[in-house]
Amino acid sequence: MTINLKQLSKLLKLSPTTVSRALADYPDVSAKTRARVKQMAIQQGYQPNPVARRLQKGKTETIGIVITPEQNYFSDTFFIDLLSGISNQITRAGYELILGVASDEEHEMQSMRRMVEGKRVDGMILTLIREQDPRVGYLLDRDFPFVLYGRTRETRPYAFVDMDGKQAFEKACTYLAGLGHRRIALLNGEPGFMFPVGCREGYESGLFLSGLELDPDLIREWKHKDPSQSSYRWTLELFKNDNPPTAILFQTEAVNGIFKGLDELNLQPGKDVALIGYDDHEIAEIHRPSLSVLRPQAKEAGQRVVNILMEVIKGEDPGKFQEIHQVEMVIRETSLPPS
Amino acid sequence: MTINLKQLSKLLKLSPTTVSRALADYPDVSAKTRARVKQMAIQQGYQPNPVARRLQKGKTETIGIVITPEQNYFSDTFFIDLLSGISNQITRAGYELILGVASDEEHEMQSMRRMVEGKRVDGMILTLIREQDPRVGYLLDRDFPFVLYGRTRETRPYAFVDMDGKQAFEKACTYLAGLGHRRIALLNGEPGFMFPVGCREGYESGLFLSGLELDPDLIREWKHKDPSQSSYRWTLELFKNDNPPTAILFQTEAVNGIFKGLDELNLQPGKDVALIGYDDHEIAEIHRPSLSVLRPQAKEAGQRVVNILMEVIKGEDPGKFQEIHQVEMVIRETSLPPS
DNA sequence: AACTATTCCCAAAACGTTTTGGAAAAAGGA
DNA sequence: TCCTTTTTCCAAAACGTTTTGGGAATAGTT
Repeated sequence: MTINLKQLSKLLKLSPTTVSRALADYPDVSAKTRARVKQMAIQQGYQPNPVARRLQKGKTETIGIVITPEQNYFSDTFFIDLLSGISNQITRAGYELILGVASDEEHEMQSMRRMVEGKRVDGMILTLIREQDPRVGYLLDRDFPFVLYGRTRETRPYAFVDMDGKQAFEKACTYLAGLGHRRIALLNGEPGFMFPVGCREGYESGLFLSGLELDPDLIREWKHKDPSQSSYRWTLELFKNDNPPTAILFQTEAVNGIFKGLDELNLQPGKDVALIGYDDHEIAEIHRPSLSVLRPQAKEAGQRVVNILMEVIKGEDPGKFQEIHQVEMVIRETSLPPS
Repeated sequence: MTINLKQLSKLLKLSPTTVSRALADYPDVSAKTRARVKQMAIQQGYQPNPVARRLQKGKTETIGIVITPEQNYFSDTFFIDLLSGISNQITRAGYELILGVASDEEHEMQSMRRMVEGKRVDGMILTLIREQDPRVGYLLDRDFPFVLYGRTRETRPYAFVDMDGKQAFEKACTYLAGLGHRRIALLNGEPGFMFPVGCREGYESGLFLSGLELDPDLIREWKHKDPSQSSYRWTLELFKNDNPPTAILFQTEAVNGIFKGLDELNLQPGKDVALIGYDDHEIAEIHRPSLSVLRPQAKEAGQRVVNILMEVIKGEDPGKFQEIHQVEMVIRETSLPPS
């Protein structure tokens, strides 16, 4: 059950060295003894003590991530899928994922520093990236391996995996325009974070490509603290407009507020106002009419993040790993032509 | 930055032994040198290498948890709060939380075995407990420290922290009966899991205390795979009843399906049908009328789980730690008398 | 002064691996 | 047969702590 290397080697009448090397498939141990060693190891349920291995190897075989659940995150499937992809891939590599939960930016940084300066991890994964993100500078200064899910404003090269929010919103916008929509509104994420930047670019580019003019009255941001409340209020305001929109683009986090606002205005989603959300969500599919969405492949992205991080830990140049993934559009029932 | 004990002791012209003992506040090092050591340690940013310490101490200083996000979990605030409480307390103890993400029961077990048999953790935290839960037997057989968030059917003593679902549902049920409701329905969690058991008991007891009769037609379970879909269908069926309910008790996971069903039936939540959900949820507060809920103190529970686990790891008898926490009822707008 | 107690410090061992640097035995070549 | 190469194994060191088991000084007692 809890046999160690020395005991195992005694059983085999071999030195610990040879047993260790046999199990690691070194060529300087004969095929015969290697087989014998491996069989005995399995029979005895031997597993090398990871702590001892880590000490010797000078690696923690551990990856760190800090989440800040106050900032909505969990309501849509995106983050769960991302985490799932990350975790699976880390396990496959024989590594461990250690999790920090922070209530705000300050604790987020604190939790990360504990991991990094306390030599508790070999690399960090960062999510929910801000335009100016002190975490990135911190890690770059220390030459500590990390990968971003997302991007930030930083001139030094760093590794990231990001979704092509721009392309996604451009696609959604031109799609709606192609259906005949002329007044398309955007409810975007909170400024300061990076992901709304691409969404906005895509939105503007989509309007331009469709020959539509940008109307600042049709753009607003929801707040991370209460996505529903802020989006609800905005929806009400939006339709006080003399020339209200016939379609809305938004991040799905805000769906409850928008649905509620429309309901109050006696507007039916999909029928009176076309809707496309960014990120999939349980409610998107269940709702009638079901919500059309832009669906990032979060699980795959999570796996890539880990694979890249492993390379960076090995010493590869982080600048080589900058991936932007395409986002799929799932047309359901809320993306009809204007009535 | 990355100074170690030997280097630090050289700087201080002391032996590593003394430095180590000074930092650990052993009485056999003079107050003067202890102060000197501590000051230098801070100045040099010395932090003991956790891996080396773990090897020597024979402890991993690590706690494991495995989550199965497919099973809805994340939509309400409960699990996030629980995780948050767990994480904070673990950090405070200088421990680490390692996270496994599993897609089903089999992988859940597999992930746990890796942690336990691979000597990667000192203790496990279990959530989403089933009536017959193989994880509990597995850990008990090995005498491995663990704490349940929830309970299971097991005769051997084990440590747990659970919410008093029975008391909660009883309270909600008698509250509604006190308002004059005579037909109270229950949409309960999936059989096989433990938490619906208490909910049902409380519901039945609440009916009994209020002098109401139990009608099997008013009880049904939603499915973990798709809480919204199953609860939606049930809601529709429920009101085909000759004598439909005027109130519904349910777990908040199912809120979307119920809202959708009621909407389709042109019944207004709170007005035509009283509703009380178990667990708080973003939508519960934002919805108009806002949803009355039973709110477990998940963060506090998470902290208790960790504190208890630390005791069990120290060798305390797990049977001593069996806590059942009261659940608060938050009356909002969906719990009015019948019209 | 001689003995005992107390205070303060340290050398060496231990935790369980992997890596380093050979050494002995077997095989191959002349 | 003798020398060289290859194969196969292992003893010892190392990773960075903490713990064990004293030992040398100092202080206290008689």
